[in-house]
Amino acid sequence: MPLALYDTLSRKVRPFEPLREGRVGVYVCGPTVQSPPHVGHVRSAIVFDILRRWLTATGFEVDYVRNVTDIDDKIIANAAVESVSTWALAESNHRAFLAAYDALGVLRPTVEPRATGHVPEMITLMQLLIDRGYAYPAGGDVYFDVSSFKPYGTLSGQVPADMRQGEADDSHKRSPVDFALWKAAKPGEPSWPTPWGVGRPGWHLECSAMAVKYLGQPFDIHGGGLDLVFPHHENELAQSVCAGGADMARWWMHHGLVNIDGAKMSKSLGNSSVVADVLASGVRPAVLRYCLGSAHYRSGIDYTELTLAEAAAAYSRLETFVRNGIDRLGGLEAAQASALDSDADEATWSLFAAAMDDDLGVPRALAVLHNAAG
RNA sequence: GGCGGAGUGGCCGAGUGGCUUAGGCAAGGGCCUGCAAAGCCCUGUACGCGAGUUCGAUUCUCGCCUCCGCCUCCA
Repeated sequence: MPLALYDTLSRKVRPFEPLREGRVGVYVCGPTVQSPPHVGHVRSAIVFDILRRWLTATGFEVDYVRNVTDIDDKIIANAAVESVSTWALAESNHRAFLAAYDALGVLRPTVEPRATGHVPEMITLMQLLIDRGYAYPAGGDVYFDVSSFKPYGTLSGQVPADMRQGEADDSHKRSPVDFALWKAAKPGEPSWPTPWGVGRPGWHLECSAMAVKYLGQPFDIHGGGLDLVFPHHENELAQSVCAGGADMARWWMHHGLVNIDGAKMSKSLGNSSVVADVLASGVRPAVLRYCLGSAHYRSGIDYTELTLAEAAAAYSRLETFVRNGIDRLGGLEAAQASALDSDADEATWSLFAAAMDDDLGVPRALAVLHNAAG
């Protein structure tokens, strides 16, 4: 059975086929580096690390792009509070993210582009959208005209007319559902010159610009958290399709969120566990990875002491199995050499592979492993 | 109000129109062991509620209840 993956846009699991023979382009929305990573951020990285590793194991060459949003409202606000430059704040938080990823065995991306390094590409993209009638400058901002793109809302299922209207804002939007591609800079904010004034990137635009630059259009897989489906991915899709005249991505993959006490873990809700604190408290990195990676990627995880303890128990069982196997066979090399020799091991492998090929069925794959261990 | 997802045995968590009804944790029994630990073996019959379809539903359909996510920055 070939690899099949769930696609949010078509709302079904489809057999996976890359656009280019043997090569897969993946773009994952990385963090906004406004503060150090919490457990939820790192689940995202682990989920897509598993995807990437499985694609590689399947025999594909993977171009894996994960961006860094290093300029946005909160970074500006937090930097002001700490009296440091936005650059310094973003840099130190980005390092914290990399340290957490490294500790948890998340492979480094092929490319890790930063938003602030891609302003020229964004300007080109905006100009294209304006020229084609999909966007308009207003008061130093640039907005996307949602009414110009009929399919708007197909990814998330949100229909502009049915959307709850937010508070009236003081922006220059023609319609409340329009969104900013570019924001005029307030005094003292970091800014870049554009044909429409001095300003800074909107969140959605940067991903469209970087994805097309590194992976072309369309590319194979676009990933992110479930909370990014709307508005972020919906808006990216609109921008890229309108500017590029082609689909943006063939698969849109979204993972479930980490919950604490029944609510989403989130910096803004004040219920987040910072990864560095968790590891400092004595939780082994491998156990945290197991805890966050062993659930199916599309389901939510309740993150509790108990969840962590169970992960620790399950993980050490597997660990013991591996260690015993190595002992019995007289060393790692012997273990590797004979790993796939027997029929039993081949059967285990094919069950494992079948589980993984079915939309990354990690829970079933782990059950196969536990069975083999037992 | 709109869109989407979920409710499984003490707990976590897969899966399926019936057949041998994952896996883990915890629990009970046993093996092994000088004791203990570790390890190994065995046991445990569950699918939110109410209808419907069916020879048969936890699995499909409809309704209901509860919970979660998104509609505002968010992995």
